[in-house]
Amino acid sequence: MLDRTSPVSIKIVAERAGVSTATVSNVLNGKTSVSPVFAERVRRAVDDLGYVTDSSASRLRSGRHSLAGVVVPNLTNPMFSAFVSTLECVARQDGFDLLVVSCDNEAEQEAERLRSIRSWRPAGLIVIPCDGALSARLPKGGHPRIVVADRIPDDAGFDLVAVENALAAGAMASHLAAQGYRTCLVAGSTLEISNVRERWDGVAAVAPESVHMVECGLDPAGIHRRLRDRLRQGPRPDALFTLDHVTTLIAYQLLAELEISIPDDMGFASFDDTEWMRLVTPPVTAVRQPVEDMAHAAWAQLMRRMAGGDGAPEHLRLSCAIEIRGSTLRPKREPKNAAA
Amino acid sequence: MLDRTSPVSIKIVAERAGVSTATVSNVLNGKTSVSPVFAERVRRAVDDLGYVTDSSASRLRSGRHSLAGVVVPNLTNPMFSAFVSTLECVARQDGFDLLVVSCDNEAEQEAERLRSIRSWRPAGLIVIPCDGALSARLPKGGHPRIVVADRIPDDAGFDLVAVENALAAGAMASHLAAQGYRTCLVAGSTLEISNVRERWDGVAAVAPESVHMVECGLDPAGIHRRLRDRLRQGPRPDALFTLDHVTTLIAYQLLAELEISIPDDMGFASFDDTEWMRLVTPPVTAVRQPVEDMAHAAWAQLMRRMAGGDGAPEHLRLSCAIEIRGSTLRPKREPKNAAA
DNA sequence: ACCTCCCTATAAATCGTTTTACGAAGGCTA
DNA sequence: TAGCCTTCGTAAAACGATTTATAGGGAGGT
Repeated sequence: MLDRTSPVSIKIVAERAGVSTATVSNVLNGKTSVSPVFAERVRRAVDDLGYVTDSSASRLRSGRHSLAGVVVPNLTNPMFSAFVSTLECVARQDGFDLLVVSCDNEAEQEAERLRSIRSWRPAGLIVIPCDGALSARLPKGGHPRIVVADRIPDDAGFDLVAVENALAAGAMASHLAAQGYRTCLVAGSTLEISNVRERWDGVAAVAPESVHMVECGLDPAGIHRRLRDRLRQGPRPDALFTLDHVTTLIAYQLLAELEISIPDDMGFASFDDTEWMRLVTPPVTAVRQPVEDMAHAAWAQLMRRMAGGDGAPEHLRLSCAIEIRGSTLRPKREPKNAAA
Repeated sequence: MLDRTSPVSIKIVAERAGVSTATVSNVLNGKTSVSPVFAERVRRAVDDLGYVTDSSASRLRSGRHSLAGVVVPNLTNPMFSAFVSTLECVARQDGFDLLVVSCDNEAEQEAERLRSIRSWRPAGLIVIPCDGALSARLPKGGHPRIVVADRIPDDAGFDLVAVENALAAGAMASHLAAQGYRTCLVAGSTLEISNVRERWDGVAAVAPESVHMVECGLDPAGIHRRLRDRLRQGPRPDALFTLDHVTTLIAYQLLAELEISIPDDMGFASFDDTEWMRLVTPPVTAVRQPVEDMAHAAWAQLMRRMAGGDGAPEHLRLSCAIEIRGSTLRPKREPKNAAA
């Protein structure tokens, strides 16, 4: 792809204004003082030509960056798109543009994305890693500045902003127990994702006996099949608690398909609160993660590092709210198939 | 922000491999042939140091770009995030990274975003403009390569990929009429957005007498208030057709709030199909836009231009599907308040 | 009148890369 | 052995910007 679209460089501007390129640079960056007459001439030339500084050339020489990178597992998950959206907004306020890539939840792609994003020499990276092995996908000696968000890498050497997964999941388990749900099936994509693992641990810590976990995988068809098989075989649990958004979506449809009514036949709760959960009947009880806060915190931490902050890695955990809605409000009467 | 993180340049690699920088470049880009011995030495040095080419320096010298820009009204709207997600995926296959910015539906921000994105000298831009005046926000002489998507700018000089708004909206109006809905209220954000305008025109063309339009604006609180006032005053329409996702969401909640039951008291249909519309009861009839196709087409067109395609601007319109669901299936009995 | 000092504009160096032009070395023919 | 062609590595220039060092010119002091 040859560039024929942007022939307007600082040299052209300088020529048109009848000054040197250094003077143009000084006018635009306000480093050295420039006489009002020259400054005005330069400004007019800039306006006339619609000139904007070439950021990469500028970075190359000055070493001052105005680009940051974001790596997320995917962009269609509303969790992640909200994260990116918030990030984009707050980064811009600090004068940064954002290079956004998604890795489709695949380690291999993540490695390649990280490589290609590093090639732009961003001032820093914010990464929601697709698994724990993030550090294996970075150059051995001296990473770029990185803040990890949402999912916990095996390597504790990164700055980290995540949520209190175990606490929130435990609280949800308590709520279910308090509502009289005795047997609870917990469904999530895979325990290899730290979030799912921590959430399951949180549930298991609260209710060690009556809960079971089913790992459904990442692709929709597989989730549907595994969950359906699990619900058909053996005694039906009193409640279903799904640990991530994709699983929640498919589980909800599956319950309708199997004509299991919520909350009469089965209680239903979800980690990750999205707007449709308020719209369905009954509305779905969910753990609401502070996604925006997470984005703010991650960016703030990255800015601190970029400003030269050099201390030990910081690990921040934000707490979640539990939105109790109709899907877990157990009817007073005993359910039809209790202890079946 | 000073760069202290990436001291590994091609010069360091050359030194370690005991060759010149030109040779390193030749090995990496495969332009000129390099002897196997030297090539291997270089590759080892590259691996050891974790070197990746500085894309901006490379672009600066070679004029070959591997960056494209995307400007969208916002990222939280699932329509737009799906668009960006698809685009990111397909652009990557052609070796491009994506600079993503959102303008919060504000013209002023759009102008600033366009400026800052141009500073990266992208090979091309894909823009969903927030209003019709896009060309006023670009430099007078010679734009960067741009493909406009989804919304129609006043200036017909852009390549364009959008959907058959009027046709689809008209088809929906016909469906409503066929179901026996006689009076229909049409609600959308504002007629200043071309999509809303075209959709409304499409409805009006089919059913010129019994339809009315209400413009609700862009902010949630305003939409809720205006729509509520409109529904309270005067005779209640048989059906409500909302023209964009935000309005749909708020309208749906409002109907529940006003205890208007769907489809008995009122039919309900939406432009923009999102996943929750299948999950609620009754499920919501909606026009499904081919967002992924739109992204594919926009990128393909941009690639064509980047490859030197120089013809007249191309305007492509994709057709939409209508997903008929329970919310517009009128019960056989006469509705309670017919012709009230 | 001369010297000094500040103010401001510019020439030139530089960032990391690609490319062009050159030159060295080796193999071939006559 | 001289001459020529091919192969392959390197020095140096260039891309568009910023920065450092330098120079010119006017003002002010003695």
